[in-house]
Amino acid sequence: MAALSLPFYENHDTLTLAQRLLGCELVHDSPAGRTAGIIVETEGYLTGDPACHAYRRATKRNAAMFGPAGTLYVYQIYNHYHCINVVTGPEGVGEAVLIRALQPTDGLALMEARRNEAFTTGFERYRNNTIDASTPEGFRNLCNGPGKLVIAMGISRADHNFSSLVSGPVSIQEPVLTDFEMITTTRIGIKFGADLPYRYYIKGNRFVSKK
DNA sequence: ACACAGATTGAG
DNA sequence: TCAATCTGTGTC
Repeated sequence: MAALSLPFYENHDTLTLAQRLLGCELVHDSPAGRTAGIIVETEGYLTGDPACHAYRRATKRNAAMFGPAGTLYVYQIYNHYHCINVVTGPEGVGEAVLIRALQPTDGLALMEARRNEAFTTGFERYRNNTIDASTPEGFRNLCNGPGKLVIAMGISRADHNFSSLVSGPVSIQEPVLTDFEMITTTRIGIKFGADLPYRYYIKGNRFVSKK
């Protein structure tokens, strides 16, 4: 197993990368252990695209998007959850691919512990929730959404925004899944650019986020 | 964004 | 009839 190289990120445009990342494995080697999952759902965000964080100008929040291809952009959403993006395009151009869902492959117990920890430290009304990764439902709910996967993978804005996917603790490995059909459709949870078909996912995969 | 409740679908 | 799926609502 080998990590995707820098040229892979540099030599493809954003929408091509959004498609090519499907089937690749996202890996985080953290002090607590290793977690990994196959990328099954992505969305592309382009310059000139009103849904893109970098649509207007560079700010403190979106600064990582303007970095070199192959770096990680972590942003907070709804003052609570976080989402991760793979930065694409040349340095100075603010484009990225949002990772929306993973099929967990490694470190299931650690993922489960992190999700359940998030429940106990999260909103009051969720404190009695638990996920049991040994059941089909628990397994499926581990990483089937952008906020969930960030928790399960132990990724944070403080530690991983600007992190290099080529040399940092979070990496993306070459495809482990290649025999699948891809669905192209519109993106989720956005107000502007809602008609643009920049969302991609693996057809029939149970770990894709629900609409 | 996530999670929940209630409605809807559909397999057997 | 029961489980899986879909829709709508609430929360920060």
